[in-house]
Amino acid sequence: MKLIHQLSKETGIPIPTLRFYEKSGLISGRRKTDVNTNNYQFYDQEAIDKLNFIQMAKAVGFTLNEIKEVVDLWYKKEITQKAQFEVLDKRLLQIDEKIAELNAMKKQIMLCKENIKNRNL
Amino acid sequence: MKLIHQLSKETGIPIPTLRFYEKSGLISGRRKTDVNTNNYQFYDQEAIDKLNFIQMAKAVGFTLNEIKEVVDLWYKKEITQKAQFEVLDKRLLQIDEKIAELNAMKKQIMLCKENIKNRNL
DNA sequence: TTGAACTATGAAGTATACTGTATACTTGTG
DNA sequence: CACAAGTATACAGTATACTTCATAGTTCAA
Repeated sequence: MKLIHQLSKETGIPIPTLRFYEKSGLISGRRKTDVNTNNYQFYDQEAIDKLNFIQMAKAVGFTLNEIKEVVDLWYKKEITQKAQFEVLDKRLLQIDEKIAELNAMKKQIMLCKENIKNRNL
Repeated sequence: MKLIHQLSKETGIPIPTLRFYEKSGLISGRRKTDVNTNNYQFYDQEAIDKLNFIQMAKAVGFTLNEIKEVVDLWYKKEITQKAQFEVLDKRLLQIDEKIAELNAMKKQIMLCKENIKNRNL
């Protein structure tokens, strides 16, 4: 159970960004029920898992909305299995598309390097 | 040699976006020297190659600035070979990082599918 | 018990990447 | 030769994803 400062340190994500993610519904903390002098939110491993996923997904061009659809159903059961699989399979397809695009880019950049090498002989 | 309308049709990129890319220095057309009644810009295969690369790179989360650094040196020689390789090798590294992240996401999503399957037995 | 550090909230501001609107000129077809 | 369609330019507006600012309350170590 970590406070936001600790969560920020462990994930490398700035506190304002974490608050923004919380407001956007990507992560959520909860209050300690036995404390009522403050409104401090505590975060657990689930939040860290989600944030790691968010960082990866953002790095490869997924939007926060696309990411939200996935992390939303990680710990939820109120959705039919079919609906859950639909979202996940769609993302798996997108991932394969992105890998294909990255390989194409790689090829093109290596070709570019070849061209430069040859032209400077 | 295509006008912007044709370029848009062939790449699927809307005309205002193409103009935005041109203003941002990502692509460039040129006027027909023998015509001086208008300022119509014409685009060749180079523009299409660049736009295809831009579309791929954007889809995997590269910024326009990162993309510009690459396409800028495709047809330029005013930069030292070392500087060119620096940019290209940096991008190749980023590409491998992104592929690794995509594989990690894939693993996690497939694990998530397993969990859903088991819990709904 | 005081002050530095931490937390919460709301609202405004910023960067990136478009997207739309207005205006005006050019071209090709019937 | 009218006029629909295409082109250019400038500028305002929008969406996404933060980032900063202002304010105010809380906790904890010295």
